[in-house]
Amino acid sequence: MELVQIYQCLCDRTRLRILHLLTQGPLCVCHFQSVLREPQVKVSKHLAYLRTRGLVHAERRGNWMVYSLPAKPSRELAANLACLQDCAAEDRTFRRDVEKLTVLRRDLDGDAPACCAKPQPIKRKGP
Amino acid sequence: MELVQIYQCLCDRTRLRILHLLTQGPLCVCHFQSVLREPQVKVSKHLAYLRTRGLVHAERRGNWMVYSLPAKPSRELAANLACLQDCAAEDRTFRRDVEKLTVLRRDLDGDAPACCAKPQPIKRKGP
DNA sequence: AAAGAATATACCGCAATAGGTATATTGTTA
DNA sequence: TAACAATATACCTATTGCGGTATATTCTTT
Repeated sequence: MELVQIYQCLCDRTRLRILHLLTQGPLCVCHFQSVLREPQVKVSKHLAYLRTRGLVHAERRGNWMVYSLPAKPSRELAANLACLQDCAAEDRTFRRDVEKLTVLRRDLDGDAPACCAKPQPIKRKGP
Repeated sequence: MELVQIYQCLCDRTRLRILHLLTQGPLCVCHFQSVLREPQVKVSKHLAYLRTRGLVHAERRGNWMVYSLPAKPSRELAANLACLQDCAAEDRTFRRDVEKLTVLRRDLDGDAPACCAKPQPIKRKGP
């Protein structure tokens, strides 16, 4: 994998946030949606971008797609992910992303099959 | 300086090579030209790209422009430059660039005012 | 002042990218 | 099998980036 390609993957805010979240462990698309507060299409396309370039790995789990960092990242990728984590540690957005993720996970504890679905408030039809 | 902007600067091969060379010390445009073997315009434009984003610093020296890394790089920039050096250490192109630079400097030893001009072979008009 | 050297910029065309809307795909559930 | 849920893709548009040619700028030297 070319070093430049790694940087090309890193040069977008959304992708940076995605990769940073992934350093916390595997996540499915809806996780990104709710943490980043970005539309599904946007998230999905950035994930595709990263996937086609080998920066992330995708695996289907029923209806959900679970994304993760490669099991054995190249030296270059590993180095840059470490660097990213280092830089992100002092950045508001990145830190808040992780916090949101933590909360999300706590709320979903045990709700595995529902993935991101928060305990649904009662739904009613419109008036 | 935004982290993303740093990555945007890093996501081009030529700029990567430029930055990597600069970790060896300040250089003027003609140095880059002859080490990278790229046309003046190309080098100059990439340097401008880096300069307007604060990744490099430029200073005039007579006819020459001397480029260097900022004296006090931000945490993020420092981290990424270190990472780049680390990655470059195992890459052919980057290593050869440094070798070329070393040779160039040896050849020019003492030729300060002429900057990059190699000891000119005798020039003749066409046949 | 004029010529020349080193470097920068303007402008152009093309390819790549980001984001949006609409729609397709794939698996699950009733 | 039909409806639904999660995700992906096609298509469109606007912007950006890269490389090239031609030209401008800024110093130096004569």
